[in-house]
Amino acid sequence: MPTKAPVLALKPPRDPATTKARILDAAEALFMEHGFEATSLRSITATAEVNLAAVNYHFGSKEELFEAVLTRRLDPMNQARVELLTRLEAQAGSSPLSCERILMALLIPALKLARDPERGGKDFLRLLGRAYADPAPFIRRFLSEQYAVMIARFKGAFARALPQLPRKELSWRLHFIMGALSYTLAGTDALKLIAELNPHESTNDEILLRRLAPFLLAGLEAPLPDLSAVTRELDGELGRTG
Amino acid sequence: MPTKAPVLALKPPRDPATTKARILDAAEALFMEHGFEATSLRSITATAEVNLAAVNYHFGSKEELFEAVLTRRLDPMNQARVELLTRLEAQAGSSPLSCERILMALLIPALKLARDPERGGKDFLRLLGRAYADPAPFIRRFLSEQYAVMIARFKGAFARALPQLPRKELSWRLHFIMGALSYTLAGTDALKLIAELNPHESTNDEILLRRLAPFLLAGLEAPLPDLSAVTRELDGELGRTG
DNA sequence: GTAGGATTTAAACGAACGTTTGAGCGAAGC
DNA sequence: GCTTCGCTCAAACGTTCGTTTAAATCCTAC
Repeated sequence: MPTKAPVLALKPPRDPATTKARILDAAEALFMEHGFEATSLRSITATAEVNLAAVNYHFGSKEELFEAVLTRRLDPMNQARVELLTRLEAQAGSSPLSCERILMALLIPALKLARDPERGGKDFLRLLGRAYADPAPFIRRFLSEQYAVMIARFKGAFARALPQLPRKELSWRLHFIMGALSYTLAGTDALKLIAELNPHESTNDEILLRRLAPFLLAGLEAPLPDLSAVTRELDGELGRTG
Repeated sequence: MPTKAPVLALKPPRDPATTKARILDAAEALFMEHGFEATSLRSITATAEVNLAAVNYHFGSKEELFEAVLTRRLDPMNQARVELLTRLEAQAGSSPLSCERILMALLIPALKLARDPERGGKDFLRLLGRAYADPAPFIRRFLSEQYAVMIARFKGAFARALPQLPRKELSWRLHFIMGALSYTLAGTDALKLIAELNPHESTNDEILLRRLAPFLLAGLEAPLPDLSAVTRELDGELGRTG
């Protein structure tokens, strides 16, 4: 009895390196659903059916796991964005690329990711949208590092397409674009909207390309702020005590 | 010695009902900075210089405290939005209100709140933007209840201003607007941008009214999605393996 | 001035958290 | 055949969390 009796325990053939992938998949889904802080390592390892210590063994810490979850998809997606932009520029030859095409280079790789359920699909984009709004310093630092190159590349392209738009204004509009995009992708509400408004439409591809793109494109090409009559008129509202 | 000797303890004159307000203020700032989950009641009560049990005594639970923090500012703000919209409609008489004015009715009350530091100011709007992206079910339920009336009111106004825009499309565009707005208000990045791009501009009022508003207005009035040549051309990109 | 309800206080509760430990296991390497 | 190394495992670590308790204190009204 006190000797070893490991006889009855038939163990499922051990996963060699799939443990990391199982953890990443489970973490992606759970981080997406509950956010970073509200997701425990115990729920992740239980979902992944691995030992609790596996996360710290393979990734070091919960924060590093989170970064690994993001990197796995974000890095290829941003790379695809830059590559597509470069390809379109090459196609255009010497003539400047239109805003619409540049915008498409930004949206299409995100869509390709979204419609590929085996590679994370919508779950990941929702997680990404959440991360965009997360206050945790390590998340903000990580994201701005991941995005810096891609954003700079696109800002240059947009600047060439919109030579009359001041750089300052362009920075703001790109910021608004990323805001509307991440909010839409993250949306719990967006999913509800999709269900309500598109009971039979194909996928959410339609929404992004055919609804968000025109909206963003028009915003990008909007006339410069000019302190219109309406603005001046309503400026007084700000002073009231109401 | 074992008897009471409470002599030396000179206590600062007790706050009668300011305890609740101190808690709300501290919670607002800390929830804004760290998010709901990452903020502990202990840090809140320490900041507010009240006893730990005060939160559960006055508010019942951490979740109810969070809702109280939101309600205190959100309720008046949304009410002000509806009131301003109603006032503008009355001014316009029988002629339909312009999109621009409706949009202003949405933005100006948010601005008034933002520039009033004694009433929460920017801290609260950042918190609100965060809450918009928070996955916690009780937060999502609370927000959609708080916003339902106001959003429906504005959707009706926009529908009258844009009679040619299908209702479905309008719903999406309102969603995008709220996304860009909350993202901008919540922005850790936005604050960085403000510092970088506007070293001497007055306040962030300028940003909202003069940069975001034209962007959103153009998006609202954008032409209907029409499967343009560019979209069709690039649709192929979605099928590739690359 | 004393009874009673409202509020504050210090202390503790049990639970859950991220992380660490050390023994155990399986498959190469010499 | 023994060692070594990568990996898994159960158990425990110490901490922190939201919440609760019961006594102490304040304020008001009788």
